[in-house]
Amino acid sequence: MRFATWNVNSVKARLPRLLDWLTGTAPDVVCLQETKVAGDAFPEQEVAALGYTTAAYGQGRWNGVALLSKVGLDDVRHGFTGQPGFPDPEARAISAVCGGIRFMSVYVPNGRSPEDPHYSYKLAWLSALRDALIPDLAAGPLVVAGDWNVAPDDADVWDVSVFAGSTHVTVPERDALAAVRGIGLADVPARALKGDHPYTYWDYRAGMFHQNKGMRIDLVYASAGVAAAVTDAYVDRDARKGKGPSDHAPVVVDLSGLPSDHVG
DNA sequence: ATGTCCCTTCACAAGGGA
Repeated sequence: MRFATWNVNSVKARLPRLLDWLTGTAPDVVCLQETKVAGDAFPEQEVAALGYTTAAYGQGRWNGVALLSKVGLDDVRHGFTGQPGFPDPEARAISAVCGGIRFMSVYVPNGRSPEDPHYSYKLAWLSALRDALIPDLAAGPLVVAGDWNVAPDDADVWDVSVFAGSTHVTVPERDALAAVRGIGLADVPARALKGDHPYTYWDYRAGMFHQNKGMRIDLVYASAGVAAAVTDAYVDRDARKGKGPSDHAPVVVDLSGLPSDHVG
């Protein structure tokens, strides 16, 4: 099985590139973030023509997550138990069982700045996610993938000194992310296709991509059996090149056979 | 570290968010 996660920064604006990428990469399951469309406005027919079933959870202008699958899409859930709002619920998580694995696509709140109410919202959101994942992990193989808006380590940004006083690198954010892993999820490290840094996001501004001033914030967390079945994982930086890219690159993961924690 | 992109609206320009 091949699966992927990608923050597309508007599925409407990215549709031609998304369809090309699906055709060329041929993942079985895709976790999408920042689709920026209401659920019923997702281009389901276009991806169905490539063999994908869609589950989309959107709210229009902002946020929006979706799952695409060629291997089934069962027990779809929008959001998670205890998910905080800002103040209302936001379309930031969707999960379903595909090919015997529960996949959750997550778009973690940005936080804006450590003094902003959005930052405490981000921490509360991650804490509630951790709690909600415990029963999902007990139920069987699990993949939680998406845009976490946290760089787990100093090496995950091009220059940590630039981020002094900023979100994405603070201790509470990193602790909240570590707490999610702490329930028994493993980080699936993705290799870079070029250079030493598997960054997944580069700001559109100031030629950041071409200077490789990026961040590793799109992460794949997996249950032990899924992690043990990984044969390869890479950041597809080629998808960040050229005209009209998203500011994020996809992360692609290959699995050999069924995960050893497969049940049923 | 602020050089872009995307979305929306008291819409054809400006603001918000990332």
